[in-house]
Amino acid sequence: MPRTKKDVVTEFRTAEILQAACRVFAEQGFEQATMAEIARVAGVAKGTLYLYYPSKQDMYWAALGRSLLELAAATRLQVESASTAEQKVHAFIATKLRYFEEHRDFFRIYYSEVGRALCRHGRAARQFDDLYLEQVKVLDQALQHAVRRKAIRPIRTDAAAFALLDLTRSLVTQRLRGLSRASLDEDIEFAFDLAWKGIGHR
Amino acid sequence: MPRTKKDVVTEFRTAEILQAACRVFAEQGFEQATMAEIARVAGVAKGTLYLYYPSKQDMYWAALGRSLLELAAATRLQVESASTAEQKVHAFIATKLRYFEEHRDFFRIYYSEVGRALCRHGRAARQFDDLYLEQVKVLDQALQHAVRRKAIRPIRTDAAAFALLDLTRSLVTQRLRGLSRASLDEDIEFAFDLAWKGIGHR
DNA sequence: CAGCACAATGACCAACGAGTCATTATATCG
DNA sequence: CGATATAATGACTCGTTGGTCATTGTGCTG
Repeated sequence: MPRTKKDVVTEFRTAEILQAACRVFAEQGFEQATMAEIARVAGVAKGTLYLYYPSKQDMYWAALGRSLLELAAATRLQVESASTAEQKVHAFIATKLRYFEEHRDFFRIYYSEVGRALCRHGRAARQFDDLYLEQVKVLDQALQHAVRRKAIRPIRTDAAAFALLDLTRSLVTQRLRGLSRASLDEDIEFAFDLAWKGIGHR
Repeated sequence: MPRTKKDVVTEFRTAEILQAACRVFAEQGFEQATMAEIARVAGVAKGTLYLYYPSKQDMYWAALGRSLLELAAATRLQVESASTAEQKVHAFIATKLRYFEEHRDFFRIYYSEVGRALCRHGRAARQFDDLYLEQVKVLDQALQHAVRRKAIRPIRTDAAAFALLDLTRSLVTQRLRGLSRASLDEDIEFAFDLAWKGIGHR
């Protein structure tokens, strides 16, 4: 029998704390963020945090992981359900831009995590990396297929996939920094246009 | 009268320590790097570091700034001395890829610093940001000129410049992570090809 | 309402690391 | 060589912060 009352409250607190953590990690980065500050933002005492998450690291990975998996799943779904190569590339870019637009705090954490990929740090980072490379692979396979079908010119699809992921991130960054005055849809079309002409449609 | 003997030794020590700092900051990131570790790598005592740099921050910015200015200057020179838009874009990409290939530790620091651009942190970061945006501007102006001359199709040159900078970074990252088995020149041509077709030659 | 189980609290602790400075080593020069 | 100035050292200080836990608060149940 599920103890509904208790479970609901617990779930609520857990989410509430996670949201506060998201905010603080996004603003300060992992190292600069303090548990005291997260507690303050969440409106609870420091000790309470540890009733829901065993450590700062765990909290961080909880904040990052949830959205990361959601985004990865959405991207895979959208890309794989698109029929043509053109639509797949478009779906890849559009899904990510739209998701990040709606989850800005997540993007900041994601962005700073990417920045640390070149410094080695603990096992948990590998999990992030795996998911990151998996996203490249999704796009890579779509491109490989397109090359075989001669829908695009023959290029190094893996390198192109990696580049397109970074291109997408680039546009999101511009938006977040307030450097883009265009609408979201315009930015999506811009990125897609650049990408599609770049990899060479026929 | 320049006290040559003393000055030479001082200069040598300063450089030696800076190199060690570069190594450690590249491997660990700013936060994780400790002065003790830098001292160990440099082969001096911790206190000695403070005879040459007043603080960890200062040391970090010394390590980052020197190369950053050098790269910025080289890029500006190469881009401005190229005559056609095509050559300018090529020069931009090639200069950066070549420089980063030769200064991998610098790239790692640079890369992680870019990742923190979305979290606010002290005045000094603004200096980095200014230089970063200045690089975009160099490319932007070349693209604007090209658009006016109808050498490329009319696009948002600022967004394209930003994207090309990120595309370049993407290729360097792939090389550093060992994901590219191509030669440096091949990667340069690949990036240029993608970029040039993307922005649309005529 | 009394008693109880458990959630919340925040003072506290221990570890860590930036930065200091009294002491020691080294180089220069008369 | 001895005196003196300067460079190098590393044990130490002190503020910070992740994590703990004895105490306090809360709500449920009989």
